[in-house]
Amino acid sequence: MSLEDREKDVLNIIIQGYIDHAQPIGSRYVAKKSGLNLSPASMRNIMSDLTEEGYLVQPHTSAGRIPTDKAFRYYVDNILRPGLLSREIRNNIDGYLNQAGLEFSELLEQTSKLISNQASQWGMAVAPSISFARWHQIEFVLVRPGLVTAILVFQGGIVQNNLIQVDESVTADDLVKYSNYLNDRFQGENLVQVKQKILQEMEQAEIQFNDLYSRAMSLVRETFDHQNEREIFLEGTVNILERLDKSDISGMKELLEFMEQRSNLLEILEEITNTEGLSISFGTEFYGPQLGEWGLISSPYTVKGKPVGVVGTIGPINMDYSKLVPMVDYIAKMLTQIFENRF
Amino acid sequence: MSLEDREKDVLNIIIQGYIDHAQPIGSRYVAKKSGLNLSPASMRNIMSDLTEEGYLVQPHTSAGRIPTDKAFRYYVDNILRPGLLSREIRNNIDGYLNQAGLEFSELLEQTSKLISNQASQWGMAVAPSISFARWHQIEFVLVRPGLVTAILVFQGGIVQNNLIQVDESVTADDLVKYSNYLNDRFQGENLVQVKQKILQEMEQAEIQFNDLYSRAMSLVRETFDHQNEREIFLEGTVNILERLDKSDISGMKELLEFMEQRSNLLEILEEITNTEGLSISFGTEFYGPQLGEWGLISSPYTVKGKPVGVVGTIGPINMDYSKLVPMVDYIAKMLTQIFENRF
DNA sequence: ATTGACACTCTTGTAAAAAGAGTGCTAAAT
DNA sequence: ATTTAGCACTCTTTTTACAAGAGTGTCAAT
Repeated sequence: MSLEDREKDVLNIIIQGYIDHAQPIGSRYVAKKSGLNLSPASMRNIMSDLTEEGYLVQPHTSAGRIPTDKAFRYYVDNILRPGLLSREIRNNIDGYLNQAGLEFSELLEQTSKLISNQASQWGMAVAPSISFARWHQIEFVLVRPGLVTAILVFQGGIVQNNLIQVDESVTADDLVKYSNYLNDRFQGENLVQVKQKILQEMEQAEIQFNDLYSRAMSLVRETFDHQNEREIFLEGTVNILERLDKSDISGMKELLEFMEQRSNLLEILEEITNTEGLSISFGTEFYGPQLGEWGLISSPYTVKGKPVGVVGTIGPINMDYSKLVPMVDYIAKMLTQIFENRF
Repeated sequence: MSLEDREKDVLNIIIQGYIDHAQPIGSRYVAKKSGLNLSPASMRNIMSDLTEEGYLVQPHTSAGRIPTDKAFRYYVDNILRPGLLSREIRNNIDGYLNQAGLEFSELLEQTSKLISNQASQWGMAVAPSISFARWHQIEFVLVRPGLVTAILVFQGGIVQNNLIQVDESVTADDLVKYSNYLNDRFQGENLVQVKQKILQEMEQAEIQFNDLYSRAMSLVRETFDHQNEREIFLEGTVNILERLDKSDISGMKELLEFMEQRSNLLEILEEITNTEGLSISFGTEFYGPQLGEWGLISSPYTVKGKPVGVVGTIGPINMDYSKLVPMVDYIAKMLTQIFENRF
């Protein structure tokens, strides 16, 4: 099922040409570009073979050929040799990331903007799931009788806060007790562990259900309930609009709709998070034929070797992979570095 | 400079027609719609006058006429009689707002989504400037030596937090002292007052510049520096894309670009915040001819009678004002109610 | 003051023709 | 056995021409 050398060359030229010109590629173009010194007629034969094998399609009889998903898959898996990032771009990235704030959601927002600018398409950054951050300290602040702000600070300085309605009888002193109690118990554990611990204890010993315990617990539970969503930063719709010919607005709408439903994206990205290193996927692969014309370059960033989040870029399937792949890769590595230093 | 009664009628019909059909309106259409029993030829005379006076334009000689900004301005100021909201829509809105979380940025995000859905165009909500919220309590959490999270809780439960780099020698005990000190001093004041107070004291008495004071102050200052931006929630790009004919994509791009630069929006909205009640403005008025085809309905919401934020909707200039105006108005009032209850 | 009638202008639609781009196939050349 | 020049063929794109349509402006008649 693998391709002959010549087929490979031709496919490469066609894909490259399609990336450059975003138009169907004809046999004459291929003949000129290739170093093979073959005539257009010969090229037509080869292209005919590639079409049969599902790597190319023709919009209509008398048009050139367009690479399919399969072709791009083959290209990124076997042909693509990512270029090197110019020092200039690297410096750009470094500078941009360094001047981003300490706040980590700010950092990720900046990152998605950075990517969208550099790539002139969508830039995307997914925050780590809070479930795996480690408990550092919880504080309760009594806003007014019956209303409490629960502030959970994780190691590394991530902060989550939630307003919680409580019984009016709860006093500031109570809250201090609660927080001391909880901080003692859960220091250094992540939310998954905390949850488990709570469930376990609830089962085994009803006797411990004193008032303090159950109240504190219910506060923590309330806090949990809001922490399920991961933040996704997505920037660059303008870039996309700018590049598009007015023709493919319809496909664009579908993609935007798809993206606005963050749950969709999350599903894909959860998968990618657990992939080793950079990956490239196409609309048909992760969604269906409606998104056939779109591609996604993404790479997880890690903390202590474990992938915790994803950065990436989404754009037309004929984007410039050789330029964008090393960029996404580099940015993911930089993020990893920053996160390693913080957590 | 005011219009004759008949001119007014005709203008109204044309604007209404343009809102309904989004197409140039011709004399025959006006003659049919008006109750005046005049012939198209007569209408043409009137329309000719209106054109001279700048209320109408023709895309080309043989097309109907399109209302100008000036016409819409006249319309919304003098002719428009906003309809009533149906009970159904009111219930929709109430339900939606009630199920939004307690967190106030969540509430505003929900609001912008609500508006964008109901209006099938952009929905927008601007959060109150944090500068006017009242200090309730500050907490410092030592994340690790040299890194502190400052958590500032305002009355009503708004929480702002910032990571701050400090000297490695600062201990958790120090932080407690700082926060006690600051909370004593600034309870109930808003950030503007706090800032003033700090500046004043710095001037008058160098003697008070003990270590505690200056350190605490520098923490607060760091905290301030990040609080200048107001949050803006903007939803519904998909809606807009869906409604547009492929023709006016270009104007669309400019608007999106304009909107992505939040500073632009803020400038406009600051102005609106201080306007009494609902207001309608057009692209040419707040930006320039490039945005001539867009309109903005907005209304501030208030706390204790003072406007603190804005909600609104942005869409084509020929949107259905009689439906959208009461909606925006109602939503602003609901928000006011919610905020009043909380602050 | 109003309007019917008509000429005029510009857009929209349709159809036919011409040009262009690229293919596939075949027969000849290597 | 490859390769390729040549040519017929197909489909799109562009051009041209023409007719239809929509709406205007104007003027003479009411």
